[in-house]
Amino acid sequence: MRHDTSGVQRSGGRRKVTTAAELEQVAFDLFDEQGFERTTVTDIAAAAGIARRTFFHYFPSKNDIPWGDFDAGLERMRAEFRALPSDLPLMDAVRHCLVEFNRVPDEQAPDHRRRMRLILGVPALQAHSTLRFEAWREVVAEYVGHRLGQSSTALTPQTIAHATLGVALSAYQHWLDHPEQSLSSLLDTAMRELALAHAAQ
Amino acid sequence: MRHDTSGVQRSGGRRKVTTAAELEQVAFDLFDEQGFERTTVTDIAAAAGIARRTFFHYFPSKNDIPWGDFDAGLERMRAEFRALPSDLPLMDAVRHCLVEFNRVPDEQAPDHRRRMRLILGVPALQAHSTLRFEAWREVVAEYVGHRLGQSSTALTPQTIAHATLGVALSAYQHWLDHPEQSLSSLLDTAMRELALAHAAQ
DNA sequence: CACGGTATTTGCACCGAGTGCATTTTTACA
DNA sequence: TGTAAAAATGCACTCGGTGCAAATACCGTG
Repeated sequence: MRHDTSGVQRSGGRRKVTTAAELEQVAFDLFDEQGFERTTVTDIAAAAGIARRTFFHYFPSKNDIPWGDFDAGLERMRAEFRALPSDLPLMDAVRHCLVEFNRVPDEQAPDHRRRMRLILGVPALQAHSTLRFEAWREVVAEYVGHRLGQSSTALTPQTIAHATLGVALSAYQHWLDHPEQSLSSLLDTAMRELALAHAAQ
Repeated sequence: MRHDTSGVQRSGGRRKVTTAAELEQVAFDLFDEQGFERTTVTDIAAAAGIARRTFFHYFPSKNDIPWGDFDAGLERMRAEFRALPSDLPLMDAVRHCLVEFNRVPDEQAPDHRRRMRLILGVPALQAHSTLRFEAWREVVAEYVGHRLGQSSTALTPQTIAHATLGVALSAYQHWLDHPEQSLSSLLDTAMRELALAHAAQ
């Protein structure tokens, strides 16, 4: 229940009382019961047995609760990009990493769905997601820039990054509305459909 | 200075004291002076000579100030889509309307730039923009769905709409960072670059 | 075992956005 | 002159979030 020891060694000082993951769990339960907006931070803190002020030592904002360890995911994606052969056509590479980044084991699928239903379904979270996805786009833009010999801030890398995020979002929305289809194939299909549309005369 | 008469006939009742456009002007001046986040709604109301509460009768939120009458723009874009010949290749049509929707007369360019620098530069506004752009995407998705004989909520229309918004955002960002290039050509170029990337082997 | 350094928790006061509601003010028109 | 409508206003309140200082719990050391 307690005791964190998450990598950081400590030679003194008070132990952390809880973890972000635990708070997330408590919060998700409340969100399921009464919805995101009707759940206050005070509610969450009370349910977790901590002070309201303490909550903000675990999450910078209520909007950040559903994001888990997103940064670790970004690092995974960077590694995925690095591992690709450099003669793979650019958009094939991007599509591949898009699919792999969003691959989750079957047993985690329900959790992932709930997380994403929140992020993409609650207006406040949908808005906030833009700020979190910026880092994601930057990972894509850096790879594309690298491949094209351009700065990641140049027009084409940025455009491809933005567009790819758009593809991902539409595939996710479709996945949330049609649970029977696999996320991976939706991402793959959406990416290919965009290419087809561009190719069509 | 007063007197609105914006289309709506009135058979009695108090006159509006100001307009959204006037409030926007007052607010923009304050944003220029002290920045968006350091400007409170109370500041804006005071500078405009109205009560704080009244501000919220003109704008649903502080975040909506820079959006002018975006809805009119959407209607314009819908009309633009309708006017296109149906044998124009789909993505040519989308690209055309993207460029036309964002065409502004030279004399309005500085204003437009300031508006967009706010919307895309201030985190709170960037986040909020996602909610406003949803309606924009829907206009694109409806056209694409119409062209493909699909529902606007189907995967491909949604994907193209999302991706096109992404293209627009990257072009805008580039325009803000490089004022010497024209927005129209950046939008056109970005759209074509995405197509090229997809076409490349 | 007491002590000192350290990290964490907590309480408190405060700010700003936004809302609900009742009241007041201003207007057109009969 | 009176009346109904529309708008402005004031007020109390909720909620997210922050700054700061004090309290608490833990570690290692003498």
